[in-house]
Amino acid sequence: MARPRSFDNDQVLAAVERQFRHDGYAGTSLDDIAAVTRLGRGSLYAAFGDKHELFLRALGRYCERKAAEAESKLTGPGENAIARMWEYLQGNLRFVFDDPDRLGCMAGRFAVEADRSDARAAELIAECFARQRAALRDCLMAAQQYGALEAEADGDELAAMLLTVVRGIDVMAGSGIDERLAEAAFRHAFTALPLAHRGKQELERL
Amino acid sequence: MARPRSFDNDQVLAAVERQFRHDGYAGTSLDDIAAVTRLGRGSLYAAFGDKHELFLRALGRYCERKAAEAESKLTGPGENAIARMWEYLQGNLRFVFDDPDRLGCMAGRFAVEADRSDARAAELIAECFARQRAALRDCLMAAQQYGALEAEADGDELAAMLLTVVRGIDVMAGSGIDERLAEAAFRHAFTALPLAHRGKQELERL
DNA sequence: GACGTTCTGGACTTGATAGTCCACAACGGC
DNA sequence: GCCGTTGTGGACTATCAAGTCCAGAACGTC
Repeated sequence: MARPRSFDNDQVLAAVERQFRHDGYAGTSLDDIAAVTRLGRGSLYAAFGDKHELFLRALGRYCERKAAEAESKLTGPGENAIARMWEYLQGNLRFVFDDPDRLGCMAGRFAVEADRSDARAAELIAECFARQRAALRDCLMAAQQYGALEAEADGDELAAMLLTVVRGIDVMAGSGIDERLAEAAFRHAFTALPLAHRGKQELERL
Repeated sequence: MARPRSFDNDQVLAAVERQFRHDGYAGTSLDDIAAVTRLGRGSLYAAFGDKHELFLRALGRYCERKAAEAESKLTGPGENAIARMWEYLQGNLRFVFDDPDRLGCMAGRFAVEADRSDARAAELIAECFARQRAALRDCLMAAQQYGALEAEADGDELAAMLLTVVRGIDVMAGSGIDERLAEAAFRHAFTALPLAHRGKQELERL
């Protein structure tokens, strides 16, 4: 009927996401985007709208992916809830330090950088963090139910603490902190969890 | 002999700092800077050089101020070292949350946002964080000496942990986290310090 | 294979921004 | 009060980026 798309939406958005994460919003021009996607401006505008729309699409895709990842990695039984959290949070560290450019979390970056008048970006980021916090809290409460976490522990607060540390590590990584020191910092923060008997046993096995 | 300066360097840099913190590097134009300083472009270029030089001057001024603040607030005897750290870190929280715009730490912002090719900015930021960490470590070791912190505790790692949490709170604040939750997150992270007997007593008095 | 429709990419327009330059202003010394 | 020197600020230029537009390309259909 008509000429078909020569590109895959998702591949294009992946390239756009990389670009925005690498150079920031103001730092990437449409020429940069055209270069990394190998598309012309006309195609980009027809398919995605203007630069800001493209940014929101890329950010939304990232946030959805990361929130879904948290939910899938953290959901499970109380028996290994502590181990799941440990693995998940360690995965976040590796996400930063295994990247040669140490770009860190895109949501974290634009939580700091995005224009405060950009309500749509702020909403995407806030929802991403909220889902990650909720997944951590649910995992903490599963651990609590099982007897791995003290009964008086506040899951919401501890979830916020863990997520905060991971966000902080992104920033410190950006300033060139030593990877081992960052891992030690995370390890210490994790020990702030008031583990009950079963939780301590679980942690020792890691 | 000649016409005197009509402005004070430090006041101008203070206004420039505010502007860069508010809108970021790419987000502020020279017209913005001219507006907030009430100076013409010619004066700005003659006094400070180009935009990037002006940015480095403002960032350097901020970093020096914050590093010196950490050193002055944290230096002291072991008897109240835990209390000093608590006050200092709480001050960092208030620095974020008492600001209606919640701009957060300038060094943290540009640790994330700055072009990685900007070696001079990276150096200023890294040195700022290094001095803050060193001040925290020295304070922890004073506490240790006094018997407020367990003898086996690693001051470098714990200092990195505390600083990381504070940087993370900046990011979370930018995403609109509730202030009380952020304070709770900080409180929990602080309890990760392996306090010895005297330290626990000291903390209870706060 | 001609046609209609959608896709494509580069040329073009418009606005903004960084940096330069210069005519003039404001002082102190003589 | 004139002069040399330095500060001042706006006009000017050159560059660059965002967004528009259109001529042609690539399909399916008949």
